[in-house]
Amino acid sequence: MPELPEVETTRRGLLPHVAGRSVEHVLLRRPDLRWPIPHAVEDLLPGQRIDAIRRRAKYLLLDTDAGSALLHLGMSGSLRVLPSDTPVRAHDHVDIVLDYDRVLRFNDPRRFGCLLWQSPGELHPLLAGLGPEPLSDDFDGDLLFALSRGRSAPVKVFLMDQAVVVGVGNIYAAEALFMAGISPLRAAGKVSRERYAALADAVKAILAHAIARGGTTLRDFISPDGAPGYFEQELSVYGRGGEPCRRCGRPLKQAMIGQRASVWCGHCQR
DNA sequence: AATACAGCCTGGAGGC
DNA sequence: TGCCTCCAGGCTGTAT
Repeated sequence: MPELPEVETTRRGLLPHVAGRSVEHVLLRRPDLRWPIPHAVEDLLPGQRIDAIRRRAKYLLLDTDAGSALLHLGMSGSLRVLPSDTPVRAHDHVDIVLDYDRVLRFNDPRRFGCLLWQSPGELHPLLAGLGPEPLSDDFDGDLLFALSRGRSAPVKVFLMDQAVVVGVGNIYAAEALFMAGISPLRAAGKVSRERYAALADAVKAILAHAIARGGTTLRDFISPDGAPGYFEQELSVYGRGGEPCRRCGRPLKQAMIGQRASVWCGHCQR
């Protein structure tokens, strides 16, 4: 599932094939993903040159003079640059046909993703109110400490709040808390400044590592079956409930926290 | 303001 | 083998 590292990997993979190219036309096979695709995408994008591809949180923006296409991959979406005559497969919902023999194709079986439009000079409502990028200097332990005072929600829920910091999904929240030795159940407001410093460092280290791993498959991006490849990275806790902790050997605990499956070590994480 | 949680959607896993 | 239920996931909208 696309977390921030995979979205960033997608951005880097698309860049050399899409940036500087123009859109010939847009083909919507399915007009509704999570939300209806606005007419602006079909009406305004054709003829425009894609000047840049940006990422904000887990959103991708294709910038043109007329505005920006705003994409989210949801949990099952993928974007590929393919030869224009590539046969359509199930769940290929949108084609952005480029001005050479390539098409940018959006596939999303579960349709949790979206394709929206942001006019020049505007900030789309979905992007307003987002917290800082986790890999930027704006994100650190002091920020987590300040925002968490007085909050009783579990620290894992707090860390996954996109108003606090963006891009930390269920997998990386679990992994970062393990690395920092913090129980996911602990009230956010009860975690010390020192431990938040360790947590912020863990988030940065894990995301940076995952992006580096995703980068190894960039060259496959144009091939029809080139799959993003950081899945095989070794996870310490996610998906390992009941299995031995890699640090102390005790069985890992598993429970639902904030409606999300959560795994942690009751001994190493306090 | 903070918290809780249903709902969106589909495919895969597991039970029978 | 097929049918059923459950689960996964990010994020929004509504209720408390």
